[in-house]
Amino acid sequence: MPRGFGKELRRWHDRFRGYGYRLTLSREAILNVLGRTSKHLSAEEIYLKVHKIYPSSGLSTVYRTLELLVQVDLVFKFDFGDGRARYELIRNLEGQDHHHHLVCISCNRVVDYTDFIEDETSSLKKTEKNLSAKYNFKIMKHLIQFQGLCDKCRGKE
Amino acid sequence: MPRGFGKELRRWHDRFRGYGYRLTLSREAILNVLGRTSKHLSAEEIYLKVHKIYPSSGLSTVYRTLELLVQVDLVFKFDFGDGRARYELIRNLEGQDHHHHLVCISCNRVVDYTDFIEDETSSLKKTEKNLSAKYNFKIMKHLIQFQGLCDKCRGKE
DNA sequence: ATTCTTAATGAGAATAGTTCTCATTAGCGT
DNA sequence: ACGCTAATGAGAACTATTCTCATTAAGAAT
Repeated sequence: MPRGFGKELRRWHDRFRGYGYRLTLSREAILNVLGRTSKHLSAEEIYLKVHKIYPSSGLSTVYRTLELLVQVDLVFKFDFGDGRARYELIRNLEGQDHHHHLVCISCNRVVDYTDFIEDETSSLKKTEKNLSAKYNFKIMKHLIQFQGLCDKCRGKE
Repeated sequence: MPRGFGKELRRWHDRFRGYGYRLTLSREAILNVLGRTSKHLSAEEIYLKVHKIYPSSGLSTVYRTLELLVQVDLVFKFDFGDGRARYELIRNLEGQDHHHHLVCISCNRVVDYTDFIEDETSSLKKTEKNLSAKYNFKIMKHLIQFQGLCDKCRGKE
């Protein structure tokens, strides 16, 4: 288990309680699973892992909990175009591990990158401000993704 | 019917034939429907409209054709997070009507914006180059979307 | 024009991810 | 320990999309 995990768990617990939600064993198991991977797991993948830690947990609870976690900004939900949603714990709200994705349209591999983010972010901030003013939108998040052919696939076709 | 539509149809026809595909009545009807709207229609919405023009057309053909159109870069496919894919004709490959989207997470309304694109694009180009070099990815497209609360929804909650 | 080849089609069945239902369980305030 | 009620698990239900397969029609050849 990663270092400082207990502290993280406490943070999650507080977040949950703050919204009036209960921290159940299932939810704890789900947070544990999300906390110990850096992959972009699908709901079913999460379910299978959770099931090993806490076998009485069901798939619907996993879906319900993930939705909840997305609501309270503890988890990101992504669509990489392979027909199932992917979930990723937000470890650090200050943006230290803020990253975007590079998706291979051939093999569906996803690469996280944190490089070059500063440039993007500053440009995005400006655009967000402009858009917000012009369209009277309260912008809450952005979604950036590059798609193409990865290392291994670019040779094949 | 929009001005210059026949010319557009010819362009699509040529594109199709160039790939060795046949231009059938169903496909033509689908292109017509996509050509006369600026909305982001779902497959079923397209099917319903196509059905009025050419009633013998079926839903599976609509799906198959849309997939094909995406393959040959005549149509964009988007996911705005409401559980169904959205399709949009690419009118102009030179990027004159290139736009990004602003999605309301409350009512799912989508606003297209073409403003501020220049800024974004130049920043993106740089990032693409960097990423391409570092990860050996052949980057083919980018996906940018801002999410938040629209005009009407930001007051409600 | 007519014929021929085979890509494309329509209808509906099948699939798969996600959501819903409802009787039962378990957080947590008291 | 008790009680209230949010949360749960099992599986049914739902829904967007894909697949199957016998039939049709696009476009090349004649």
